[in-house]
Amino acid sequence: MKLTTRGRYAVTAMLDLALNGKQGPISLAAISQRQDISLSYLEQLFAKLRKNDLVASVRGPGGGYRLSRADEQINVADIISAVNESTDSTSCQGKGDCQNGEPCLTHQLWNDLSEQIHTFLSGISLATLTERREVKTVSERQIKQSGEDSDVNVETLINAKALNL
Amino acid sequence: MKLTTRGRYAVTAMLDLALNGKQGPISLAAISQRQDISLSYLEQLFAKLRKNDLVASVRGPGGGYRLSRADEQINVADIISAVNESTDSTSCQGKGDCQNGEPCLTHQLWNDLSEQIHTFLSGISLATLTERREVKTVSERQIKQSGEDSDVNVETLINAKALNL
DNA sequence: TATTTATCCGACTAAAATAGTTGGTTATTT
DNA sequence: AAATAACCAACTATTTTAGTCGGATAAATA
Repeated sequence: MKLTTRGRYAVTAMLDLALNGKQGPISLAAISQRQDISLSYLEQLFAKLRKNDLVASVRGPGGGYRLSRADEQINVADIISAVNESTDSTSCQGKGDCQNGEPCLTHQLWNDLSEQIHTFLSGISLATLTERREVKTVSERQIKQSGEDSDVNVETLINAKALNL
Repeated sequence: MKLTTRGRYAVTAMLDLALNGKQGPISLAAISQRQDISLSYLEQLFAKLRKNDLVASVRGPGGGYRLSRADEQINVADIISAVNESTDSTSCQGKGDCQNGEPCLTHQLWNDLSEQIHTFLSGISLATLTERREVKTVSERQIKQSGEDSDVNVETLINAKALNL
């Protein structure tokens, strides 16, 4: 389980899809603009996401990508694993490549940890994250409405509308 | 919170210290041999670990490094943060660098996730990991002792001895 | 049917991070 | 005095990340 900006891009893009794609497919161009990720890089990431059946594509005008399953059925570990495929083979992983046995011990410890992180991230779905944000936005709005400077409030409401919250 | 092979090296080295350093300081040369990490790279990592007060050094012959605190007081998040210092500034992190507001939303979602991972890793100490392994080793030994091929058993016992388990 | 839109695809490139090398110095023990 | 091992900085090779370029293909629409 590797956790880099690459995975972050993928999760961000998938969150964008989860938030904006409820009425139909979303083009990568739109995600590119909103999230400030280059179109071609998104193409590369979505090729992997598609191969791993996390998104489905619709070609032609009005086309784009949609989640292949519901919010709740796609977790963060899935997404990160998908875009990181092919880049691991961390020397001896649980097998027997070590000479004196001792390396295997700490390697095993790392693998345990890695597994724990994977399990942890498997428990966080796109729905988890979007709902979390929804609650926060609503509560912020409620706080703001009970009298503060309304500048930020307006922005929050615009965001909420644009994201179908 | 970034999770790469760099952090893995650091955690592995610290686990080696936790397992082997109970009687005195351990040289980087020893860790280098056991964990198959280049000495100079270890030096770089330990410079950061030392700056973050996770290890203390003893110079001269018989010297080396020891944990600056007990097993239980050093967690995985500490270690990974220490060696990854200076390499982040993930565009807009919770502040207000975004133009249209929408990027901020998913960025915030990612930050939430990152925070969750950090909290999770903060809960895993070196002691947690070594105990986990200790339990496993013991249980494996017990299973093996109730009659199996003794080859693996002997190896397990050698490892256990070398690691002060 | 021609045009536009957008996925799909591969090869290439720039920049950054990772990992390791080299060649020292300093402190400490024996 | 010699040996050990931390400390340190600058340099290099490799890999990964991120992005570019130039297309081809599929589908909607005018």
